[in-house]
Amino acid sequence: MYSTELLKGSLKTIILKLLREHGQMYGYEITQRVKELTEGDLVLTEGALYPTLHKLEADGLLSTEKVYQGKRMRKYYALTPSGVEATVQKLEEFEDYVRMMRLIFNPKMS
Amino acid sequence: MYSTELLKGSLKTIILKLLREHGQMYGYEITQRVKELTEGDLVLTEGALYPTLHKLEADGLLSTEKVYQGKRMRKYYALTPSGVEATVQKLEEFEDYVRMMRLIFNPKMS
DNA sequence: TTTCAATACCTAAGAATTTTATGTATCTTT
DNA sequence: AAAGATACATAAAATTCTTAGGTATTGAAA
Repeated sequence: MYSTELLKGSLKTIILKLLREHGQMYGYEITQRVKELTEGDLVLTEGALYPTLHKLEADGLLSTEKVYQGKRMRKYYALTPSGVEATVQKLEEFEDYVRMMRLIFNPKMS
Repeated sequence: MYSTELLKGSLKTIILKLLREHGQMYGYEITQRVKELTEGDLVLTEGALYPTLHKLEADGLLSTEKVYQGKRMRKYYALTPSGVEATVQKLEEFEDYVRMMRLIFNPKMS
């Protein structure tokens, strides 16, 4: 299991990026996809995931659609136009962050 | 100025790494060195820096020495043996984190 | 057939870390 | 003499996450 200290602040970026790839996903699906991609190293907790999804929706970056498979409900999330923009920006921020950390960690590379 | 959302959890790693390079540094010096290395992109706030230094000291990773230049006090921090170990570990964690994020962001590279 | 695991949603208290806002004081430059 | 840089520090609030619950459906194993 991964020590998540560094992970703080990355959750939104992960969600946005996955939604851009897949078009639309529901919460549980996101946790499973992340587990798969990282080979079990990263397991999103529901206590972090759902409030973040709700916040992204409240901020207008995601839209939702409830779909029923029999009696079981799935809440599908998709990027809004603002969400697409935010995704680009967040991914850039991540690259900037890594670049900046490398400036501190590998000062010779500048 | 940098959007520090992603930076959460990186502060300890930055401090430890700088101390490993420089042998010993005082708080204000750390803020200046980070500003230099990142060309002003990252400015550590004192409200984050000092409590973190105190915590690292309380955890036995840093030792301190007060030095006076006239009446002005400087509190120099240096890595303890535990601190050296922790630095190695934190730097590895950072690389693991970046690798893991790339697994999510660039799924083809696996 | 019943019970367990997986699927699927959710909230709330607490912990950890950071920002923002102060406070104090010394030294240097204008 | 005043302003800005140096140098320490703390505390309230904000943010984000973990931990710990809660509800309910579906499928598989015992």
